[in-house]
Amino acid sequence: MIRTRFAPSPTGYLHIGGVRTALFNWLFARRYGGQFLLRIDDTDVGRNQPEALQPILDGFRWLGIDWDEGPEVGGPYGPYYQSERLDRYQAAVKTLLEKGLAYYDYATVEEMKAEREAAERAKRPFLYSRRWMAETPADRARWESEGRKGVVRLKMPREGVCRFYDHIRGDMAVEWTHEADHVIQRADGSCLYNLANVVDDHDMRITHVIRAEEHLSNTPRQIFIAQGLGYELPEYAHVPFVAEPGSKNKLSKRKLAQYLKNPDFRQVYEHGKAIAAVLGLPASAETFNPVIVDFYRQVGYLPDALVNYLLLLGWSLDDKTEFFTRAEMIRHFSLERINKSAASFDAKKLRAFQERYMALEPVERKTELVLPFLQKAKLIPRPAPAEVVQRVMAIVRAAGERIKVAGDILDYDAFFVPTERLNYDDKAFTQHIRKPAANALLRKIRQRLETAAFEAKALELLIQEFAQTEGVKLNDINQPLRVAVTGKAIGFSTYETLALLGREHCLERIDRVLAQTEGL
RNA sequence: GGCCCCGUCGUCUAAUGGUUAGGACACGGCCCUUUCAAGGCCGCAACAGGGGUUCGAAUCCCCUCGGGGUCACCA
Repeated sequence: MIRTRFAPSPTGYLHIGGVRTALFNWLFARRYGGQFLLRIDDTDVGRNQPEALQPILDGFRWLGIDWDEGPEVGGPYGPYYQSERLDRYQAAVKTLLEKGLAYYDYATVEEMKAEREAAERAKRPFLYSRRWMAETPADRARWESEGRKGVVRLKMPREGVCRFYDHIRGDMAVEWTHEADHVIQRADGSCLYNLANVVDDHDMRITHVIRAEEHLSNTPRQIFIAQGLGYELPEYAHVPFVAEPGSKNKLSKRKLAQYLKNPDFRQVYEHGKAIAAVLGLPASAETFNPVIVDFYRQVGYLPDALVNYLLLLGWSLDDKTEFFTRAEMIRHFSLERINKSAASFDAKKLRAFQERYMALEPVERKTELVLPFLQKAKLIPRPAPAEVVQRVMAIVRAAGERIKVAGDILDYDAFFVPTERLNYDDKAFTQHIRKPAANALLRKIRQRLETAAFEAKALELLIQEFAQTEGVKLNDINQPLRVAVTGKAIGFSTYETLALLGREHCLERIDRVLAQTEGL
């Protein structure tokens, strides 16, 4: 039975890079009918609060990445919070101590630092002198009586080579002497990541450790611990991290300002921000950031689009397949086809996937996706009455592929606000309405609309005929009309717009702009 | 700096000794068109460099250069 895991720290948000690693773990487990679990890496602090975990769990659920064991679902190998597993770690430390694979050490932080710096000055690799390694209980007692605090360090081999196989990197070999005597237990008895991780992976029967490349250099010391504890080693696969737009640095949520210099990244961000502004969502970099998964949920992306994009960020099936259903991803996923080098995050390409996915959704589904956005913007009531849903569906149908993310429905607010609250885009107004010719044409077409049938096809014929008799281009009448009734120079078909709005609203709005441009 | 990893169009990638180095996103042009999208067609654009091995190298070997990760009582 294949078992993989993802071990997030409860930081309050789900990072794009983390999610991709989790996705690879999930796919690999599902591919072989195995299990995927979530374990919470909260060894570090007491400040871990449930509210910092919730967004992460919500994010996974939204993406459809489910876990067989872990928070909220339990499982036979719990607890799944490292903060609740201290006894296991301490037992492991005891074993390592007994086997002579670890030792109590009484060096102060300053003393260690001094040794490190001395080595640096001498331009030789740092290797701890083990000056304060307690070899006997008497040593411990003596140093403790001096007021020193003892930590437990790994007693790493100082000769030989650590060899292991990595499913992505191939055969690895690292000299043991390059591994420092890392601390595994603090003076207060709490334990550190490298130890906890190994113990948990073993206790939870993890067979394949698929994690970010930055952990590659932790692997020898973890192997040392695992072997010391008599564990069977898991298989390893170190996936390259997700890099910044246009660079090879690791993607970080703290560098939003820098990424915004990238035009593609900026465009995606600004688009989302405009939607957030209408919804009144807070837009701090902490929560509203294209590096964070929740950004896409808030703006109305489809989880399948995000997952598909992430899948292809560092993995590919062949030279042509771009679109994968979940079932297809699961069927085809393999560690061997993960790339070795870091892949830059390209928000624009993610958006392209989103557009393709959205275009595939039937109108009914798009309508469902869009309703909550209209409700959050207080443009329609919650719950929405049937006739409102029908109306929204008609608008969604008319908008077609212009709705690229669910939040784009907010571009069509003109259909939901009363005439007096309709906002006119300044530029559109100046260009298409505030002109004597436009005023005259609007006045004339208004008359025709009074008696016209408000149906798209009929309106199209009417306006075409009107333009011809007036001797003007279709554009000369369509644009003023569109701006008059929607406030914007862009949108779907003018004829459909008028029809959907209805005679009453259209006349009202035309009257409003006529009044404003009187006497030009 | 030590150790480790990586290096094909701007970006994501295909190619596993023999291809005019393919596709996608982005970008540019044209067409379509009542605006805006969408769509159609065309185009721009890469094997980091140098040595080998070989009849033949993006692919194998070596060196150089470049980029990144890691060197915590963080995870």
